[in-house]
Formats: sequence, C-alpha cells, structure tokens
Amino acid sequence: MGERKEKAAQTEAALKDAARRQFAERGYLNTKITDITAAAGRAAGTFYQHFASKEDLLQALLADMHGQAGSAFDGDDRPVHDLTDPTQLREHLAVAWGVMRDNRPVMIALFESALADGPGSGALWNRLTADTSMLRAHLEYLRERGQALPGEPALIAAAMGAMLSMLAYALLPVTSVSTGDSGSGYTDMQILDTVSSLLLHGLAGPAGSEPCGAGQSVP
Amino acid sequence: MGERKEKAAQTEAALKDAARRQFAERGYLNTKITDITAAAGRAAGTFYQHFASKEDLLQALLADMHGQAGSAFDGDDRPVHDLTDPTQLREHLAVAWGVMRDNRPVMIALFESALADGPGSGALWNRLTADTSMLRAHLEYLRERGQALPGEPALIAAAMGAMLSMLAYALLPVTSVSTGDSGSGYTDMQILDTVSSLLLHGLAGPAGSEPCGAGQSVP
DNA sequence: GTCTATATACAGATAGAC
DNA sequence: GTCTATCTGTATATAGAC
Repeated sequence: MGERKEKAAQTEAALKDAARRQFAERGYLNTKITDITAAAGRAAGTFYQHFASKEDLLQALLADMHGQAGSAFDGDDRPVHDLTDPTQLREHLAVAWGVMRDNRPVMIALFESALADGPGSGALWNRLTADTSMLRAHLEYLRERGQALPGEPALIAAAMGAMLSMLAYALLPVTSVSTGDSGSGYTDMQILDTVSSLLLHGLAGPAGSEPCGAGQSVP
Repeated sequence: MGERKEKAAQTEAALKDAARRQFAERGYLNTKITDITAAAGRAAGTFYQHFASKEDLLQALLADMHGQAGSAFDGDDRPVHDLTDPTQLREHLAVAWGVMRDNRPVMIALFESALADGPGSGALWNRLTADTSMLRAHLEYLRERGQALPGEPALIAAAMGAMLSMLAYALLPVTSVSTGDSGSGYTDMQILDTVSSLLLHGLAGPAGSEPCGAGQSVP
C-alpha cells in the first residue's frame, strides 16, 4: 500500500472515530462537520476527501458495524427462539441491548436521522420494522405453532422494538464505562429484568402470583 | 376589544393553526418559520410580533392544549386505576392514545424537540418520566397494595410510555380522518388491542391459555 | 493528502415603510 | 399590525496553495 493511501486510511479512521464520539456526546443532528474534523484533529475541508456528506459518513459507520460486530447478530441464532420461554426471551433482549450499547453512536445517529425526516416519511416505521424483522420471524413461528399472541407479529415486534430502542436512547450513558450502570441510576441488569418480565408476563405478572384461577383475592 | 387587537388575535390563531398543520406534515424540525407564515398567508416578519421563536410557539401550543383538552387528562381520573384489570388498563391506554391522536402536532413537536437536544441532555428521559407520572402513580399504588410488579414503577411507566409514544409517532396518520385507520394499515383498535394485551399478560398470554400450573405441555 | 481561505445557501431575526 | 427588504449568523461545500 502506498504511503499516501496509508495516510488517507489513517485520516478516514480518525474521522470515523471522532464522529462516533461526537454522535454519542452531542447527538447526530447537533454534530456539525467541523465538530468532527476538529475532534479528529484535521482541517474542515479534509472531510470531503473521504465522505460526500454526514449522511454518507453514517452509512460508512453502519457498514463497519455490520461488517465486524455483525457476529453478535447472526452467530448466536438458532433458526428461531421460543420467546415465551423466560430464558430465551431474556437472552434475546440481552443480545439486542448489548448490540445497541456497543454501537451506541450509530444507533443514536440512525434514530435521529430517521426522525429528522419527519413523521410523514415513514422513515421511523421502516427503521422499526427493519430492526425487528428477526423478532417478527420468531413471533410468526410461535403463531404457526399455535401459540396465542397479543396481536400481529409485525406489530408486536415493532412495539417491543420501540420500547427497547427508546429506552436505550434515553438511558444508555454517554461514557461506555465497563461498570454498566446507566445515566439515570438504572443498571443494565435492572432494565433488562424489568423489560423481560414486562414483555413476558405483563403487568399482571406470572400466573402463579395469585392463587390459580382466583378472580380476586379480597384482603 | 380594539380592532387592532382583534386582527392580531386572528393572525396569531392563523399562525398557530398553520404551525400545527406543518408540524403534522413535515415534522417540527423540518418546519421553517417561513413555512408557517406562508401556510398562514402572512408575511415572514409578522411571526415575531407574536412569538419570539419556534420554541416559544411550541410552548404556546402546549399551553393551549393543557388549557382546553386537559379535561381528558384530569376529568376522567379516579385517584388510581388498577392497571392489572384488563378493562381499566385498556381504558387508560385508550385515553392516552386518544390524547396523542388529538394533539398529534404538539406530540410530534415535543418529541422531535426533545430528541434534537441530543442524548446527553436527558431531555427525552425527562419527557418520558413527565408524561408517565400518572402511570407511575398507579403502579406505585399497586405495589403498595402488594401486587408483584416487573420492576421499578418509574421504569415500567417509562417503558410503557416509550412504546406508546413511539408507536404513535410512527403509526398515527397525517390526516386525522375520522375513520381511525393508521397509515401503515393498522387500525387504532388493532393497535390498542395489541398493546393492551401485551402489557397486561405479555407474550406468554393469560394464565388460562395453558393448563394451569403446567410447566410445559409436550405435544 | 491535507491545509487555509472562501464561496454558496439558507434560516433566524430585525428595520422601516405602509 | 402587517408587509417588504435586509442584515446576521452559521453550516455546507469548494478552490487553490503547500
């Protein structure tokens, strides 16, 4: 590889890295091109030698993510999970949460980008359905297997994705310190426990919590 | 009331009305001041005789909303709902959904505004907790009553709010036609049924769907 | 390939005429 | 009170020197 190309690769990596940091800190929409170049220690004009726009840069980051850490997505999976099984549901949510945590800058950027297109564009709905396609497949499997579900698999999947991604956006801390506690005082485990439990048995809780078949136990 | 003041009031109302339409169509972030004034049939400069900024206008819309339709929020409520009761949960969600539908422009604007502040600001988390304070109160009541809950009331409430508000943003149609079917082919009823059911009994469904107390029924 | 300097575009906000 | 015209600030993107 020529020296010029090597330097270019270094710069490109520095820009991407700076972008990730800026997105995580200030958000995608608030981050200006000059914020990225400044954080990368490069001149403003240099940016356009590597990316056509901020949107283009985001696509590059997305490609990187799918390239390397895609393992977490595909590697784990059996063809289908039984999401009514506590362990499997919890595991599935934990993987999703981990992916969001490990790629927080990109998640933030995609979220903000979709939202900036406005509600009429349907961009957010598209993102939601795309990100929950795997979930939908598992639910469709359950349905074919005869499991009674609360509704359309696609809609349930979207609802679950909405809950998870918005909580991730709101709760995942800026600094990905290894401890795993979030900005608002909730730990990852606490969040996952709550969401898993809520999605598994709802507010009413598991069947065993009240005497079986009892309509109402008066104090 | 003087004639000038009357004209001013008319203009102000026209601006607010145009803003609501624009927010619903293009989203809050994409709407420029000139979009509003143009839609209202007024000159650009006129805007600043009535509002200091777009943010200020949003606050005015919010105040209007709390003023008139606040009835839907306060009027209905007994001190607490038992959210583990199917009817009461469904009713609570239906009211929330209706408020979001009836005030879609403001909801959209608040959502986008909070998101534009970036993830570090905590604006979205604040919005989420504020909008679900009533829900949280109901959950705390249940907890004190001895009900087993999936986790912290505040966290559960936020999770529910996240699901509902994001679905509303993504699914509520641009044109608030009276029929009540959403842009992506789901009806309001379908969405409410699904969400209610999911939040009440989770993916596993009500206790009665499987033989009571059966760990696993092998085919 | 990277830098400095600058051109372009546009949204926010103001000033003065009517 | 409203309008037209304009000023200001800022972000994107390009041009030419090194």
